[in-house]
Amino acid sequence: MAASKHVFQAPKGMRDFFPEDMAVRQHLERAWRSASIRHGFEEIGGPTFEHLDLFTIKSGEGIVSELFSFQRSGGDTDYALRPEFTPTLARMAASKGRSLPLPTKWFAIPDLFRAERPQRGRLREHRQWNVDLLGAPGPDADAEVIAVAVTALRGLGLGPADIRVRISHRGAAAGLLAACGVPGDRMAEAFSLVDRREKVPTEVFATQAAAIGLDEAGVARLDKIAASRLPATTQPTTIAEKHDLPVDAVSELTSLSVELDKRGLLPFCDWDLGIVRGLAYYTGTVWEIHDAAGTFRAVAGGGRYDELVGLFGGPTIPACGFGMGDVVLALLLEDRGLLDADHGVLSPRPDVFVVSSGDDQAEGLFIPLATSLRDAGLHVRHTFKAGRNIGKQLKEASGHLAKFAVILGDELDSGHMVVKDMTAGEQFKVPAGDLAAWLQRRLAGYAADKRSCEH
RNA sequence: GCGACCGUAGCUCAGGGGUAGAGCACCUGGUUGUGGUCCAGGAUGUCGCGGGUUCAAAUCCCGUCGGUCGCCCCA
Repeated sequence: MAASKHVFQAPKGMRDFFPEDMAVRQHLERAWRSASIRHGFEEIGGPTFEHLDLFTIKSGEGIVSELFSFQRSGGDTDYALRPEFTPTLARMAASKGRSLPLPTKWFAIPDLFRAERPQRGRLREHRQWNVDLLGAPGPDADAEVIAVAVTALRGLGLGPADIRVRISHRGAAAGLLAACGVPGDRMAEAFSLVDRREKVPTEVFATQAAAIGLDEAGVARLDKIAASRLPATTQPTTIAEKHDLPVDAVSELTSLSVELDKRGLLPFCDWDLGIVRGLAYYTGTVWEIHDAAGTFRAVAGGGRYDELVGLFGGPTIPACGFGMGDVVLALLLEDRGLLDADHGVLSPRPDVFVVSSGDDQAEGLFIPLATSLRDAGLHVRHTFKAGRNIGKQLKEASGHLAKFAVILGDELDSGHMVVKDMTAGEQFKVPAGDLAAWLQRRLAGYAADKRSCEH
């Protein structure tokens, strides 16, 4: 394969966005922004690449092989395209130090990069919605960020039968693991093992579990508890009773349950002590959103990380939040048939397509008319083809899904233009001077009709 | 980094040793001032690339590049 051929493709794992793809992306981002803003979060942004070292603070040197990192030609500073937004956020929060008003509610929609082999739901470049609530230690804050995530997903048409928020708590999980025989100093390894539980063969799981202090009975017990999910409408104490754990172990879930209930979220949630998240920095609530059938990767993941800002040189600030990527979300919406015009996914439709009959008078007015309609705020298109066959131009207009066509022809002799409603097929003779106002009036009615159709 | 499967028209794909195919999309005409539907017609290929086997390779073999899916990892 000559190099000259493959440079004409997007690099591995990177995507081109044609208009129809961009319409989907905008649809997701509209839902994300809308949910964030309605909950009082403010949008922030940051650099697309950071100092390489920023990313090893939290994740260790091991992450370097997963990064796109580089030096500028002749320079000796190491940079890396950001693989996640959290270090940037923590850096920004830390840089404000004690002047940061608390609580601070921030969200961002960055492009993120990872240098691994692409697979289903996991590409080298993706967009990820990040929501963080800094300075609020209570379960109300955990419930609030879950509410933001669920609000966005509901806005995209997903309900409790489509998605489940699987919730656990590091404290509860630790209580469970301790009850199964894991010593306190092996807890981090145990979390990591539980996180991989569904992926590793049972024998391997048993061997590794034995290595961190679980005997055969302990493994069986852990496996049983981690595999069981309960609707959040059940009291968390039921989990304790069912699995013979101390009630204390689930006390955090009980207080979270109250906050979720206030926000009407319980029907979307499940208690799932098998959710621990691989990351070491989670300190409290941990949760993931999955499709109900569990066929895709996690749509979102989040939790509480009270030590994060301190890790980046700032004061210790309690914090919680989540990330939601566009790739798995789009797969899920596609699977549910929620990615079409009826669900709001559409490139902008022209208000007017200007058509010229081709005679001198019409040709002279063609572009000036389009210009004046654009100045009046309308979305205007016209043909770029040489032929001025009216039939062809109307065909082009309907191909663009134009709402109206304005036809310039013989009627100009009496100062009129023909306006055609492309949906109804009706035609009207409109005085040239009234055209913009006439169209704006009709388009307002058009939008109202569309709304009433949608509801 | 490892493994499996797949590369044929713009797109989705059929053909698995013997003349390169279908549907969709596109273009033209029916219709020189009226679109969507319909009818008729038309253009389209290094069968990813390189080598090998064969009288003959899109087809079989080897290699390579690319894609998809999985493993590792998961922010």
